[in-house]
Amino acid sequence: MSRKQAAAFIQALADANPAPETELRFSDPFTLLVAVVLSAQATDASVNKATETLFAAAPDPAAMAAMGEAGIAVHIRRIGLWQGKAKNVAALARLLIERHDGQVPNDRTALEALPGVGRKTANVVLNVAFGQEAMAVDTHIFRLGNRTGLAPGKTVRAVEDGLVRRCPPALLRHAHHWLILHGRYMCKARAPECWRCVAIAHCNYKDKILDPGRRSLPAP
DNA sequence: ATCCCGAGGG
DNA sequence: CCCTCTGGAT
Repeated sequence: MSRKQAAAFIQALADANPAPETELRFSDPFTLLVAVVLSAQATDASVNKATETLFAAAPDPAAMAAMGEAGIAVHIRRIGLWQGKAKNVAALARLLIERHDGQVPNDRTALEALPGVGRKTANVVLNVAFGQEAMAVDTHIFRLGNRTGLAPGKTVRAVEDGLVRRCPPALLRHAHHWLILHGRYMCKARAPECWRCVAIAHCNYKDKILDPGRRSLPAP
């Protein structure tokens, strides 16, 4: 896929999605980081509910560290893997104070050294909170990148690099969010709904699936 | 039953 | 690369 085509693909997703302000529930690095850590293998709704009371009680690393593992657990008991996450978040808050003066670090090495923070979480924080050229690739984006030709690659790293290189800089900050939603709800693993895809005109997927009720793809 | 906007450990 | 951790939604 050409660079121009890739740009058009992502632009189509941008045009179809709400304003960035509405998709970012967490504006500061700390709450964003914790929310992403809690999101692992959990549904959005359950995480949103848990973070609402958690951040009301502890909006910053100092309060979170003071709250401790047991205190944090009270707020997140309804999301999966909550035991490990409570432990990680408590330690994470403590480490932010000990190592980084209570601030979320803006480099990959320091982020990934924090408990519960892997490559994907680090990339989200680097991109959204610090505006760096990083793209978070999960199973959805990996599949979408390869299937559509937007960012082919056998490894997560390759897909990450492809996206960073091909995404228009102005769209980089929110592109992974659009991509993951698109991959999750439209470009699905089993039954992609290509007939309602906003980017189908810029997609190289060879087996585009048409709505049984339609004879042709809609005009782009 | 299967999957989830993963990470850590073997 | 494999496995495990875990509750909720569909």
